[in-house]
Amino acid sequence: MSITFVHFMLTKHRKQSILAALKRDGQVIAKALSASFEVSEDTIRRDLRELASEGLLQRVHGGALPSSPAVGDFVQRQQINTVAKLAIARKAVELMLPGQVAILDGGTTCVLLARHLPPTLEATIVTHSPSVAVELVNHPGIEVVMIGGRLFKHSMVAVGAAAIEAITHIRADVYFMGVTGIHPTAGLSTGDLEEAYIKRALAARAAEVVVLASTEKVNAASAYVIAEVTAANTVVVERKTPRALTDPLAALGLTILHA
Amino acid sequence: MSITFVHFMLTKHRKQSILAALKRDGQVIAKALSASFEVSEDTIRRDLRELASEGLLQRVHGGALPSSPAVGDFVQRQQINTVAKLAIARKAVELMLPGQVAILDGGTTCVLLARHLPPTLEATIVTHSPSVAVELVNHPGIEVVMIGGRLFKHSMVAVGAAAIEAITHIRADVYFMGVTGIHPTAGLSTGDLEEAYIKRALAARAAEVVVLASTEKVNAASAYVIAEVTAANTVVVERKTPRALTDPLAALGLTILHA
DNA sequence: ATTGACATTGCACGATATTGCACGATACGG
DNA sequence: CCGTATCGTGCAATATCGTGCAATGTCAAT
Repeated sequence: MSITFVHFMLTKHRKQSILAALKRDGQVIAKALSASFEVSEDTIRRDLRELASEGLLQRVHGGALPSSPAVGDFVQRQQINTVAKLAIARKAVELMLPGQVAILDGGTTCVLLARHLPPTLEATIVTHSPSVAVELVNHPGIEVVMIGGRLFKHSMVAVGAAAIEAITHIRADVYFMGVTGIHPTAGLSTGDLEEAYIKRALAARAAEVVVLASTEKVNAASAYVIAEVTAANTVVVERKTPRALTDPLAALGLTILHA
Repeated sequence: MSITFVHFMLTKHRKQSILAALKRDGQVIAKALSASFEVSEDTIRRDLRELASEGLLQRVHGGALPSSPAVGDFVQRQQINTVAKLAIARKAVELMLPGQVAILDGGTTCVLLARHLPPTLEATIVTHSPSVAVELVNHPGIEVVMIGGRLFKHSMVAVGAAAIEAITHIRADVYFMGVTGIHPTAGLSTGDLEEAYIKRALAARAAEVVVLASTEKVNAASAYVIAEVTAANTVVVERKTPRALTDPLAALGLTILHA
C-alpha cells in the first residue's frame, strides 16, 4: 500500500515540482526537467500538456511559461472585476461637490474614482495612496495632498505611525473608504491591521464617510475591524446587489446607493 | 530536485523580455539584444518582426520603439532626453549599497533610477514623489517610505510645511538629488521656491548627497538656490559632458562620475 | 495467488518549430 | 555619392513536438 502511495505521489509530486520551478524561475525547459527528474522528455512533455490543459501553465516550444504573469501583485489585482468597480466609482463621483475636501482611500476602486473625476471639478483630494496621486497628476482643478508614511506593499498605501500622525492634521468633508467587508453587526473590516488603523483614523477626520463595496463585500467580514457600520453614512454598491443584503444596513440608518 | 541552471531562454520568454526591456528603456537595439540573449541578430530580427506584426512594438532601423508612446503632461516630459537620463540613472544606481537608506528626489531621472534598481537589492527608499513610489510597487526587496504633503503639480512632488516636518524624522545614507542648475559659485538651484526648501531639507538629512545632472544643467543656475555646491559630495553627469565644465566642481572637492 | 483492467513510462517516427548562415536589397551617415 | 550597417528571404541543420505502441508496474477482484 505504501508503495502504491509513493508511486502515485511521484507523478503528482513531479508536476507540483514543475509548477514550483516555474514559479521560481519564471520558465521551465523540458530538457532540463527531464534531466532533473531522470525521466524521458516524453514524460515531461506529457506532464506539461496535462498541466497546460488544466490551465496551470502555458505551453511553449521548448518548455512552459506561467499562465498568468506575476500573480497576486498590485498591478494585476487592479485588473479584476473592473466593470463593477468602474460603475461604483462613477456613482461615487456624483457625491463630490465643488470646493470640497475629500479623502480617497487606496484600492483599485478609488483609483478608478480619481480617474473619473469631472475634468472641470475644483476640489482638494487627500490620499495615502501614491497610485491615486499619480492618477490626478494631469487633473487641472484638483489640489492633491499626500499622506506620507511607510508604504504597505501589498496594497500600496501609506501606513504606520507617521501616516496616523499626518492624518490628525486633516479635516475633510467626505471620505471614500474601500473595505473588504461590511456587515450589520461585525462592522467595517479589512484584511490588514495597519490598514484598519489608517482607515479608522481617516474616518474620524471626515464629516461624511462613503463606503465603496462590490457585491461580495456586502455582509462579509474580514479579520480586522475598522469601526461599527454606523461610522459610515453612505454605501455605494453594485446595481446587481440584492436588496436583501442592503436592507439591514439601511435599517441602521445608512444611505444605500446602487450604481 | 537539483537546481538546474538555465543557460538559454525560451523563444516566447525572450520575446517577453524584449517587450519588458522596451518598456523599461523606451527603446531596444537589435545588436545589444543579440548579445545579451546570446543568439544571432537574425533571430532577434525575426522576433522584432513578429512582435511588430502583432502591433506590440514599432520596428525601426537598428532596433525597435514602443508602439504607443504614452501621452500626457508629466509623462511626456518623462520621455525627453531619455537616453542621457537613463545613462545617468544607471550610473547612479551603482552608488546604492545593500541595506542602505536612500532618498530619491522627484524628477524623471530619479524615476528611471528607481526603475533600474537591481531586482535583488534590499534597501529602503525614502521619496516625496508618488511617481517614484509607484515605480517601486513590484520591487520585492525595497521598503518604501513616502514623504507626505501638498503635491506641487508641475513636478509631482510633495512640498510645504508638512513635508518639511516629515523630513526631520528621517536619516538617510545617501540622497539622490535632481537639480536644474549646478554652478561653482551660484550653487545648486532649482526653478521652484518650495522645491528648493524641500531639497535643502532632504540634503541636510543625508550623509552623502549625489547630484544627477544632464549636461545642460552643469554650470547653469536657476532662480532658487538650494545650497552651495559643496553641499553635494558627488555629481553624476553624462559621458559627453566636457571636463572643462566639471573641472571647477572637482576643484571644490566634488567627485565627478561620468555615466 | 492469479488474472484482467488501468496507469505510467519510454521509444520510434513523421511533423513542425527554431535557429544560424548566405546572399542580395535597402537604409543610414558622411 | 559611396561605404557601412542593417535588413529580409531562402535554405539547411538541429531541436522539439505529438502520436501510436509496446513494456512495465499497480490495483482490485476473483
